[in-house]
Amino acid sequence: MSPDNEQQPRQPELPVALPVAWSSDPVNPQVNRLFDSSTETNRTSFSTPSPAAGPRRQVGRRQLHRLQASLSDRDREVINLIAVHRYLTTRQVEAFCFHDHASPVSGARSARRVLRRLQEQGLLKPLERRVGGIRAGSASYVWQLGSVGHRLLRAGSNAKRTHEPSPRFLAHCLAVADTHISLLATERSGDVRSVFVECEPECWRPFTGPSGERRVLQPDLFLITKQDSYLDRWFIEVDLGTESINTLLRKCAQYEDYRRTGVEQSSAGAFPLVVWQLPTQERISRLADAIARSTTPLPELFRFVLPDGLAPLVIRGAA
DNA sequence: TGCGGTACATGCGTTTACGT
DNA sequence: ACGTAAACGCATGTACCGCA
Repeated sequence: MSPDNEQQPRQPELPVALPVAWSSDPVNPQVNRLFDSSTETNRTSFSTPSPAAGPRRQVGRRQLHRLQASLSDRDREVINLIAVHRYLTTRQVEAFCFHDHASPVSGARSARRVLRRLQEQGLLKPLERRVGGIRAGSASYVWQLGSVGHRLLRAGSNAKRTHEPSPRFLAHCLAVADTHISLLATERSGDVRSVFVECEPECWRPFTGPSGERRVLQPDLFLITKQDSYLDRWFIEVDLGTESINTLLRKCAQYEDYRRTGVEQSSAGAFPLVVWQLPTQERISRLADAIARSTTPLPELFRFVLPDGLAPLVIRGAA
């Protein structure tokens, strides 16, 4: 352990560089960067149509600008989170933005009300593939950006056409979001002093491969935690058991290739730990064995956890 | 006028107990 | 062992009130 004023890394290889912003921000600085922060309103004054009216069909440039100015900070946060994660369930939106209400029930109710309003404004739209009936059911809505939401984030350019994702892709997006939420929960609980989370594609790392080819390392999340006077940096990979072990091993080799470029070490002082979040202990053993048998990736580069093991690992630190 | 909060209703999926 | 129905859990809806 080192004195606080030195901000020294926990390991010799760990970095000293501070992130762009810490998560004293409600959720994620990356999220807020998506929006033009020139608007200051904190309350929504845009008149919402009746539920029967449905989403607005045509929104002109002026109307778009007015809509943007009318959004509260929390509205922007919801929209940006859904943009960053691509898909979020109502429950996840609740966990991100409506966690500080008087009761969980009130938070849930408020979340549904806000999501409904943003849907009516065309900013969000729920996926059609929803388990349950028209009125209620056993699964949350899954939300994605609506056409107006896409235009808003792309500074008025044409809306991106959305389509139903494959169940596998959707499950992965939602699992990554769950991981993000669990990491923020460790900060809210006080177990970690500060958590900075970077999502795709901000956390991607373009690099030049061993043969000079252009490659991109694509972690699911990049994380910096601050504990006492130490900074720990982590790449997070979320696996749902849908990929072959060979595919995971190739990804591990890619981390090793990226590590050998030295880019991360020169910019931040050390290479982050790579954490594989895997669904079963059996799969952890298989991947760990495969890495141990392989000659390419350094085994000490990786940690393996079950879904409920990530937060304890982050709290313990990378040492 | 919009938001926050509460109470209660609704309807679907899942679980469990029971009869065959 | 299997099929069925009731009980339960859950997410969401409506309605209403108070507050800023």
